[in-house]
Amino acid sequence: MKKEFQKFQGYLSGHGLKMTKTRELVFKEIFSSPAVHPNAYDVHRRLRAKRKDVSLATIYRTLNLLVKTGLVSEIDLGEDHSHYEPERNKIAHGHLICLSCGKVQEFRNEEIQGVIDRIGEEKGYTLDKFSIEVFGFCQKCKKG
Amino acid sequence: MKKEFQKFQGYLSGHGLKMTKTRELVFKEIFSSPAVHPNAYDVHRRLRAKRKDVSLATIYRTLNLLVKTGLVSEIDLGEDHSHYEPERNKIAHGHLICLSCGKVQEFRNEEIQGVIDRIGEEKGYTLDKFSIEVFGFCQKCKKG
DNA sequence: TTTAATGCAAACATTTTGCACCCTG
DNA sequence: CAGGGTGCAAAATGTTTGCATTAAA
Repeated sequence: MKKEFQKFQGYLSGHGLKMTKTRELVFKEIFSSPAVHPNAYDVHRRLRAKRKDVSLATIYRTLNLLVKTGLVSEIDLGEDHSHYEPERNKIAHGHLICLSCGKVQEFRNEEIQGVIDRIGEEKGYTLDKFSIEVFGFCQKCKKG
Repeated sequence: MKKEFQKFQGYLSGHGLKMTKTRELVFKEIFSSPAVHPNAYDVHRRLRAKRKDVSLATIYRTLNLLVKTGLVSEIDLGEDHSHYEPERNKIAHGHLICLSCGKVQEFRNEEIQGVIDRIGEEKGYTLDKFSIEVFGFCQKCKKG
């Protein structure tokens, strides 16, 4: 996470932008627990719980900035808003989403990365990123 | 497509709902060209071009209904609205999206289906469906 | 001290909903 | 002809933006 934060600082200074207390807070909210993948409102709520009042507008602005730097990725978990998580490029991972309780679990798989690389090659694409969302029912919900 | 339409009719009558001219039009708009994956507004525009005026509200209502029946799936192509396509369950397919021109191309791969089934088993999930979106730059855009 | 960052409220885009009227079964 | 379907306009959601003020470099 230290390396990513330095990369963020580098991006900002390289673009005439400034590092602020607020940007640091949002950055840390995303990077301190990668498996949380909060949405913008979650970040807002989590910060407020820590007595850090940051407006939703600024949270959106900062998240968009982090996405632009390539440090954060925006994911769609089947709801009507985006979620965010640190970009762990090179490590293929997807999300397993329970259609009943909404729980989101990550999975990792190297085979898929290989298959997708091959598909890109076949179709003549230079690949940038991919997302896999798998929907089903978790063990707990199957029983209930 | 005939089979799917019958399934739609069966769902409606089984739920005390009615088949209408409008529902048939929306259904056909989705099923007549599976690779179009239009959004709600596209469906509206395409119908209007055929002198069939159906309100956006009804299009949304019908698309949601078709998704509920399992006949249509809602996909996220990285824009800020949903797209729709016939559900071709059992046939794993993903979307290859060009980050420059926005072109969407489908791909099919059996290997991925196998890998995902295995992941579901490992984690104790009963899988329902999955979506794969791969982003990159198409051949044409790489040159330009 | 210059220029970017922030908060607020208004604007936007997409999708949903309440209600009066229309149509299917 | 009873109950669901539709269009319209208004509401609801999630996200972005203009502007006056604050703060980083």
